[in-house]
Amino acid sequence: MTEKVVGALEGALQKARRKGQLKTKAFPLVTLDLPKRPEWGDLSSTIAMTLASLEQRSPHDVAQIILDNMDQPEVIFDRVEIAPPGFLNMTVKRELWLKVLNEIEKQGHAYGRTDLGKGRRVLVEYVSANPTGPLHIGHGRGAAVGQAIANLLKATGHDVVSEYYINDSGRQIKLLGASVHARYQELHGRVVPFPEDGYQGSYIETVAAHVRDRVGSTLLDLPVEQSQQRCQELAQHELLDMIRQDLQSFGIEFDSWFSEASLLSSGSVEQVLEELGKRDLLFEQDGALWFRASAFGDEKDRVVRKREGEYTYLASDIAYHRDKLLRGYDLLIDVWGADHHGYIPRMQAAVQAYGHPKDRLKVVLVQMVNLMRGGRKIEMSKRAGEFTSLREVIDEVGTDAAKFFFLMRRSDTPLDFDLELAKQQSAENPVYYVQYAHARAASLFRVAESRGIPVPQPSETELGHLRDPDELGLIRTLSRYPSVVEASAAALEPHRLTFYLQELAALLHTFYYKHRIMPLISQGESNDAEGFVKVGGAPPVRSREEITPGLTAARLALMREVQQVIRNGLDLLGISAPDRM
RNA sequence: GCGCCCGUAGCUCAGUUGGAUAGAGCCCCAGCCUUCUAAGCUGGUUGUCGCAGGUUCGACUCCUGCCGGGCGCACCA
Repeated sequence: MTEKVVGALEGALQKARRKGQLKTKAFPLVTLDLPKRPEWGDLSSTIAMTLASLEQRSPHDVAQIILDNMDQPEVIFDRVEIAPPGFLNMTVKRELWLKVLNEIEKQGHAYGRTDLGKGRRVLVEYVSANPTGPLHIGHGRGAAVGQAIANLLKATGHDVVSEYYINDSGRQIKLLGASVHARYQELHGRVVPFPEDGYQGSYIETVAAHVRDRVGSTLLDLPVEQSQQRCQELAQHELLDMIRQDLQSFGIEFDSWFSEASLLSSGSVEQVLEELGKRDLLFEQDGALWFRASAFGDEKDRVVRKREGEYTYLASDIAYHRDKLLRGYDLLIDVWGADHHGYIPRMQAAVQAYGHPKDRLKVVLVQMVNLMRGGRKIEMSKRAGEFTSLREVIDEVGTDAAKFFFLMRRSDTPLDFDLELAKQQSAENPVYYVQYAHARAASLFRVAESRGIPVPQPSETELGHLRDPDELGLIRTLSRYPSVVEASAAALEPHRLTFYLQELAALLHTFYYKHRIMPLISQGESNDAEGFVKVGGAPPVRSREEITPGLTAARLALMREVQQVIRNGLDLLGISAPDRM
């Protein structure tokens, strides 16, 4: 439908150019807006205004030229008007709007999907939490955002792989080993000092107990180095399993798991340093080896090998991103905690060091989650090892509610997450609000079935019965869905889709309440149904609407496609669309 | 001090990448169940878009400078 309108405008532009009325060679892209006021029609274009400066004519003149050069506008439009300074306001014929429903029917699950990405290969890396403890709520937000972005990119024709980077090397993981080792010894009655900055959480004791169950006291006689190493391996394995399980419960699956340690054992890191060295991007200073990040816009150079000879995290991270690039991805997306934002320039420097434009790596930042309960903030202290785990949140509010809340705001702004609200089963809870819209439609179909009323597809019924503004409003909103998906994907901002779904759900609920879809089961009464329509502060005024079989069929077909779009949207967000609640 | 992000209704936040008279939810108030799920609906109040300039047909949106808040500035990850 929008294609037809855009086509009409573009056709007019071409024709005007052939006639010499317009001079611009490459016309800007014709885009359509949805006017806010009914007087502006139901689609508008600013093309005349953008073209005005190029043509050096007034916006109004350009608009007039476009208008005059349209071929048979009456086929598509009821009205086209020019509004100052040069808006083209169009009222599209109702029959064309109705065809949107046929389009959704035809595409079904694929409605909203496009091939704009042209199969570009994208790697989305997210969560990537250290296997040193259970996932906390912040990781949950990152997981929801990462998954939604991956889904959105898939839906827009990208070839997407999702990956989890396991930091199974370096200081933190050693500290894990040392912490578990200390607790392990305590379990055997030894009094040992707990490592400074060690992991305090009580789960460490649990893990230590599992180590003991598994190996008994055999580690006690080994050299400290060795027994710590063993503790680390066992603990890391167990914690990674736990993370996998938590993610599974959260409905998240990764295509690929990538180990940092493998980069070191395979010699990748050394190779990277060699390559960078050859390009004169490394230098030694104060006994350490530095990467010339400042040559690519970072504010300073960065150490890749410490004075003691150990590689820094950055070294393996460069190797990791090099590996991703070598695997042939056109675009790398990293989802990071916002506290790592200072790290972006040096990572993009690494990408550039390998000869790629810096925006081949895009970093999506995820801000922290403030957990609330009934409006009061729950204090968390990671230092003391007390933080709310994702598991607890899933158990309390469910995965759908958690995901929806995580996706309600732009990811780079802090999020207040109220557990009480997320559990609440009412209109105040946006998750239920949207899901209920889907369930409500399903319920309608069940009732129809029980009454022997068919629920037709749009193609199987006369849609011409749909003439109420509420029906057309619903259809117009449905027609927007593909562009919402496209914009969300392009901006890597899933929350836009979340907002759209709330809007669409609201329209469905309103429609449901204002209008009857099936006739009342009347005791000898007519098909006239009562709906509440006009109000003005006073109690609702009842008005009558004749519910004919044709109208019922058309409305059921409409509901079918509204439900389809809600389902498609929730699906992209990784949230279920229940038929019954 | 330098860098990044943010500042929109009492609160929490959107704002279609520069469009027309800036929106939604919550809160508060008043209503709506003999209705296809009230897990719902209807109506009502709210704005110097942090401040000051600039760019242009047009700025919440872009640029500059301030003010205020958050985060980062490791041979940690």
